[in-house]
Amino acid sequence: MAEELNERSQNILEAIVEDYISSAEPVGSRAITRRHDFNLSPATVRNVMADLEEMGFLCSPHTSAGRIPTAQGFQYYIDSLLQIRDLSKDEKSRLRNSYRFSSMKLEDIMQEVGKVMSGLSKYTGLVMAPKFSSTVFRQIEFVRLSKGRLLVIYVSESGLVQNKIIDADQTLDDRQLEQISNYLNKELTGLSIQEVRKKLSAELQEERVLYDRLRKQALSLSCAALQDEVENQIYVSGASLMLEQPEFSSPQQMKRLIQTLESKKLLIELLDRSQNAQGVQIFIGSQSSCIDLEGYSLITSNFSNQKGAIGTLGVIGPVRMDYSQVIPIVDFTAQLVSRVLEREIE
Amino acid sequence: MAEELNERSQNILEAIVEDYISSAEPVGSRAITRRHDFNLSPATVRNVMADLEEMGFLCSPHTSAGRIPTAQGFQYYIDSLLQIRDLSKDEKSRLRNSYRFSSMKLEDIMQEVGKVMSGLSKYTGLVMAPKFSSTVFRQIEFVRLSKGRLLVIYVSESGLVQNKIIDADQTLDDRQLEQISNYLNKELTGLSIQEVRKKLSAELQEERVLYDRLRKQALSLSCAALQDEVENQIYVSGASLMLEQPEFSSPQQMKRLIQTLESKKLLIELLDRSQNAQGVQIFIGSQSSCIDLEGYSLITSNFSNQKGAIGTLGVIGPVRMDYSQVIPIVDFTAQLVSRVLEREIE
DNA sequence: GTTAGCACTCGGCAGCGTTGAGTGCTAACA
DNA sequence: TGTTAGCACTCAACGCTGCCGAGTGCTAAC
Repeated sequence: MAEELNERSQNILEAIVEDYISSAEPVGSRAITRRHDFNLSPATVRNVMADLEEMGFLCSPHTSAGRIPTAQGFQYYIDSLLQIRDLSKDEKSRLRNSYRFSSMKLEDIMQEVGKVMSGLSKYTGLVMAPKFSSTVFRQIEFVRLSKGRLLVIYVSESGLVQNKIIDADQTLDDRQLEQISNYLNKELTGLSIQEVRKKLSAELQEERVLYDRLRKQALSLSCAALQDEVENQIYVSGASLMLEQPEFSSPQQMKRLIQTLESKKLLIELLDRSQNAQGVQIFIGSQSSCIDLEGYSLITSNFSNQKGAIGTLGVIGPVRMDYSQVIPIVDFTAQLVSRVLEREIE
Repeated sequence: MAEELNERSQNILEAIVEDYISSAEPVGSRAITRRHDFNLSPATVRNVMADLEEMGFLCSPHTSAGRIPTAQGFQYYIDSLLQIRDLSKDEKSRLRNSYRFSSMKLEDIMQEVGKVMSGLSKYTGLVMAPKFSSTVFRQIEFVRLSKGRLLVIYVSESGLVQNKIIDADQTLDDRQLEQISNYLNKELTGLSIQEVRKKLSAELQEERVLYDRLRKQALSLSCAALQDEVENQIYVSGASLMLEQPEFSSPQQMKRLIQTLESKKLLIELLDRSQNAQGVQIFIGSQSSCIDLEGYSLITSNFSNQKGAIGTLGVIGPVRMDYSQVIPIVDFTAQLVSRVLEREIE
């Protein structure tokens, strides 16, 4: 499909997409000849535009309006025409400075990075913390809250702290708890959560374990603690910035946007999809996803350290997004965060 | 001022406020006589309304529209006329069920409670976690991330977990860290953070401490860890619900609302104000606060256990809020959360 | 293959009168 | 003196109309 376009058509499509990105209004044939030096008359451009419309790259909202690129048009633009510019020094340093503070904890970094991405792009920043099960075990601690209830604190290699409350039938005193955590920390440090889970269930099945009461308790406790997936944390920042975009000027569109951004589950599901991919990923409209993302585009990238711990960050905006700007922002940010994570574990 | 109103004027003011609450539209004299049995003609009601307007309880958006209660009018209504109804069994059980799960950690409870309050009230739920310095020390743990950087995990009596990264010049090995945390946990458990801080600075000043190297390190480490205030966590839920309210139907109002809800700092500052008060607090419009809260009302209450740990929850909505419904919701929820917190520490 | 010209379409906007809800004033009434 | 009916007046909201301009598709000429 991409091959069908000759150079002139490509140029015109590119011009339309770019004009539309900057103006948010249907682009007419005259506007194109005025703004670009094609040495073509509006009439000729119209002919080309009619062809492009037939091919599905453009559509017109009504008879006497200009053309708007379709999702397919944007897709083609991104795949074949888009020239990604480098970030300016100013942008790079703004991004770097946003976590110049080396003593920031991971949560703060993620929140801050979302804000900066949003501020630079004028769209909405999304950051999803590394998944619990993609992290590497570093340390576990138990705190007794009341008789049967234990607070489990889990720290990953990358400094991610998660906690959970579990019911423990046994009444363990502080000393025993300490012994248990010491034992676990010795046994499990450096393993990925998957490995930890495997190891735990394997050991629990070994019969000899039954004779060592403490060890058995340790195993069943940590099993309970690591059992189910902790729900992912997601940071959304800059919703109000995005409301300034003309596509969200109507109350209905605003409501829809806020609803979308408020349903963390949907966002998590979306970001989850790019977990397995490498580099920058682009989702346009509802095209590549079954979920209702109509009208939005999502640009994501993963961040990680060498030891797993994969998180995802990105920017969500209107389909008419300034891709040439947002893509490098997301790309550079993901790299930066990865680097920070690695420096942290050293 | 309140005394100046005779019974008839009170009845009419009450009728206007309630009609306005349910309709969101200016209330006219005929509408009142139609909807209520005052045995008065519209003309008489008009005279009374003119008086109420002069007194500052009502205003009219333009000549030929009905009257709208002013902030002062709402204030009078709440102070003198409002009859708070009890929650229905259904509402009470919905609230109770929202944290029936005993193994929920505090963060999840707060998030869930915000959602439920929002869902019941149709406005936006706000929940602010207990302030770091209002909590009672339970346990502290150190995790080494890289050479000079330590992750400090702090657990309060109420099960609140906070973490922070500090720079530690000294290179301490795991064993020393463990000793330090053991020492601190023995010394500090059960003290409020204020007490902890006092104790630490007092001990640091004692000269004899200097001879005990480990103890000195322990003290300076925990000083660094507890030094500055951790920023409060705040949970905002149900923004999109509130957008359904007619006062936010215009794009400008929507943007303003989202901006307000997105600026966590402002919200924290607002909720902070009710920290010292007891019971349900009501802020109307910008009346009682210097911050721009124009057009919004805020109903808050604190939750706590016996050992301090004061958090704040509430509902923010338009001034034209269904106070008789929202006040008991906020009140009951705060009590419930307090009870849950106390059960947790037992 | 490209271009100029032309008739046609259609959303947006300003102007206009109508409608209806509501007010304030006045005069009459109990 | 307090209450009420009547009346003239105000003003936002709504729908209608006609105009404007941007843009298109088609056709014929270059």
